[in-house]
Order: sequence, then C-alpha cells, then structure tokens
Amino acid sequence: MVRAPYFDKNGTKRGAWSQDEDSKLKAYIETYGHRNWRELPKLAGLSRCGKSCRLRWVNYLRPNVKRGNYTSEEEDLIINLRRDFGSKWSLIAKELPGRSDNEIKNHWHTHLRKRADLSFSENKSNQNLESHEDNSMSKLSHLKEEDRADISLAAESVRTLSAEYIKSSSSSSSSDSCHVGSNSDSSLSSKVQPFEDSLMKPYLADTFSNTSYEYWMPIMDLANRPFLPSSDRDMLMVDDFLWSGVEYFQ
DNA sequence: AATTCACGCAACCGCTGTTCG
DNA sequence: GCGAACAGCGGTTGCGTGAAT
Repeated sequence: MVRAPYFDKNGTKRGAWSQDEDSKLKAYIETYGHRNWRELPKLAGLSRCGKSCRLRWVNYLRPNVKRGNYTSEEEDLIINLRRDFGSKWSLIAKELPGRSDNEIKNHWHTHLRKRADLSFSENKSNQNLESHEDNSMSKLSHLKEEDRADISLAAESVRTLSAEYIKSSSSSSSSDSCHVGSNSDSSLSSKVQPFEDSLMKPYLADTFSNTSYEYWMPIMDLANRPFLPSSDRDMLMVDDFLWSGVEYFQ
C-alpha cells in the first residue's frame, strides 16, 4: 500500500513510516512543539526530512485526526465545497474537522469525482443564468474581508474598462444585435476580438494561470452587471454553459 | 492456483507565498 | 529592496491489495 522504506543519496530515510518513527515524532512534538520543521527531525532523532515529518504529523499523528469512513454528510460537503472552492483542499479541510487536505484530496479523486461529475451532468440542464449569478455572489462569502475588497476593486476596474469600451465602440458601430454563438453577424468577431484582447487577456493571463476560475468568475459577474447591455454581456463570456464546461474539464 | 489489472492511499515532488536577516 | 530559508499547498507517483480472468 505504501512505498517501501529506503534511504536516499543524502542518507535521508523515505517511504513508509515505522511505528518507532511515529512514536518519536509524536513524543517530540507533544513535548516541544514544531516551530522549525527543518531542525525537528535531527532533534527528534529521526533520519527524515522536515517536510516528511510535517506531512506525517498533519495527516496521521496530530490529535483528533479522523481516518476513513466518510459520512454521507461529509461527502456532500466535500462535493459542495469542491464546486465552490475548486482544488483548494486546505480550505476545504478547514470545514471538515479532523480531516486532512491530503486525505480529502485522495477521497475526492478515488470516490467523489465520478459522483460529482454525474450530478453535474444531471443538474446542468436545470440551471439558468440568473441562479448562477446569485450563486457567484455567494461564492465570495468564504473569502476574507480584504480579499473580497480586492476582488471588488478588480471588478470595478473591469467594469470601468467595459464602460469605456462600450462608449468608444458605440460611437463607431451599432452593437445591439451582437450575441456570442450567432455566426450570422459578421461584425461579431471583429468586435469581440479587440474587446477580449484589450480587456480580458491581460487580466486572465495573470489570474487564470494561478487561480481556479471560481475565484475570478465572480469578478466577471460583478463586472458585467450594471453597465453592459445584454448583448455585450454575452461577449464577456458569461455564458453559463461555457464556463461550467471549463470547470468540467479541469 | 497463478497471473493480470484496476483501485486506493501514503508519501513524494515541485512550486508558490511568507518570513527574516 | 533583495535573496535565502522555510512552510504550506496541490498535483503526481509508487506500490500493496483484492477482484477478475
């Protein structure tokens, strides 16, 4: 089930932990704490690296760790939190006392992902954009006050840029009938492209590479609400199905 | 009974963010 | 302000186990 113990070229032990090592680590941390993981193994008499000790403690040895036997409530909670937080396992773990992020992550990949995918496809046809927009606001609720402030600020910037763009583009052409997905309007691509280039790409390039879309999706929703006419909102790629597709293939 | 294969999970790896000198 | 050291996180890997053939 686990990797067989072995020593790497530096003489550091790796692989499965023995009972003796567990007791040494537990005894040391219970007595002295774990202020410095790097130094800890030496002081505790272990031939392990600090990282390995930390992982072992967090996942198995710390007090009140729950093992196995997930309740259906826990599983539902994980599925819901995964939908809202994305792969932020440490955040999810905070909502499930006694469960470690690693264990939750494993449980998700081995048991819950298929179940979540199934319920995703079942629910997909029943969703509508309005409920999604309401949901997107609630997605911010778990964030710290300052993080929400940052997102509001980012949303405000996008909103301002959007308004400026609409103002400048409306002076040169009519946009009332533009909708994403309609190939009949030949002006669409020329309009969407510069809009995406000027507003979206610089922002998305930074954000999307580091953060799951659940974090910036609310920004987009905030950004597209008050200013943009519905046709232009469509061009901001707020199509619910499209974005859900992104999540689906993550 | 022997072999193959898929699954589950503990542990590792590499990257990012934070702290400190 | 900068770089090194450290802590923490998420993705991936390796291997034991049990089911299937």
